[in-house]
Amino acid sequence: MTTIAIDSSAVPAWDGDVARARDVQVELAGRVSLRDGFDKSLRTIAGFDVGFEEDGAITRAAAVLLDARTMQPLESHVARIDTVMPYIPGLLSFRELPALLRALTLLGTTPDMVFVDGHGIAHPRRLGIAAHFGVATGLPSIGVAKKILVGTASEPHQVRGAYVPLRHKGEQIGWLLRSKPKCNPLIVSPGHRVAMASAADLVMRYVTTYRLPEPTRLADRLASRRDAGKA
DNA sequence: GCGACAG
DNA sequence: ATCTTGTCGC
Repeated sequence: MTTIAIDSSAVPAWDGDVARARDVQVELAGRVSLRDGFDKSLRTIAGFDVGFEEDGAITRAAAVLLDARTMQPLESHVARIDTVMPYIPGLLSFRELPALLRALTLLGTTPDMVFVDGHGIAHPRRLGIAAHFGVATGLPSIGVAKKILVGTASEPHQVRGAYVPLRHKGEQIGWLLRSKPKCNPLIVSPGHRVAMASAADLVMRYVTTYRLPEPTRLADRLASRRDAGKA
C-alpha cells in the first residue's frame, strides 16, 4: 500500500448542494499548478478510470501502474464502493473521485505521473476530475477525455500526433489530439503540476496503436466489466 | 428562455 | 457510464 497523503478537505462529502459544490471547485481550482512539477525521467506512470455495476449502485474504479519506459503493466487494481451521487455535468469528480482515490491506495508504488479518463482544467470552472485528483493527492496529473465538455476548437489534421488548441472564454484550456488517424481526437488537458505545453506530448508518448494512451486504455478495460482477467 | 452537457 | 449483434468502412 502506498502512503500518499490525501487532502481530505479537497474531497468534501456530497450533500446535494450543487451551488456549494461549484464554489468548492472554484476554490480548489485555485490550487492547481500549471507548471511542470515532475521528475523529467518518469519511472512509473498510472492510468485511472471508472465504471459502474448493479445498475449504477456500485462505483468501480481501476488503477493500473505501468513502467514508464517499457509501458508494461506492473500492477492492476479495482476498488468498489457504493455510488455516492448521480452524474451531474460539471460535477463528475464528486461522483467518481472517492472511488479513484480508493484504487490509488491499493498501489504498491506511488506513480510519477497520473492519467485520468476525463478532463483536467478543460472544465467550466477549471477543475475537471484529473485536476481535482491532482490537487487532492499532490500528484502530477493529466486529463484524457473522449468528448469536449466546454470550449471550441478547429479540426486537427488527420496525421497521427496532430493537435490544435481547445479554447474557452479567451483562454486555452487544453488540446484536441489526433492520437490515431481516422479516429476522433482525444481532448487532453493539464490536471496538476503539468504545463499546457507538455500535456499533449506526454500523452502521445504512451500511445501505441490504439486511440487511447496505454495508461488510460488499460484502466478502461479493467473499469468496464468486459475484462478477461488479470495478469 | 433555449440548448449543451466529461463519465 | 450502461443496455447490446451485426455491420459498414478503411
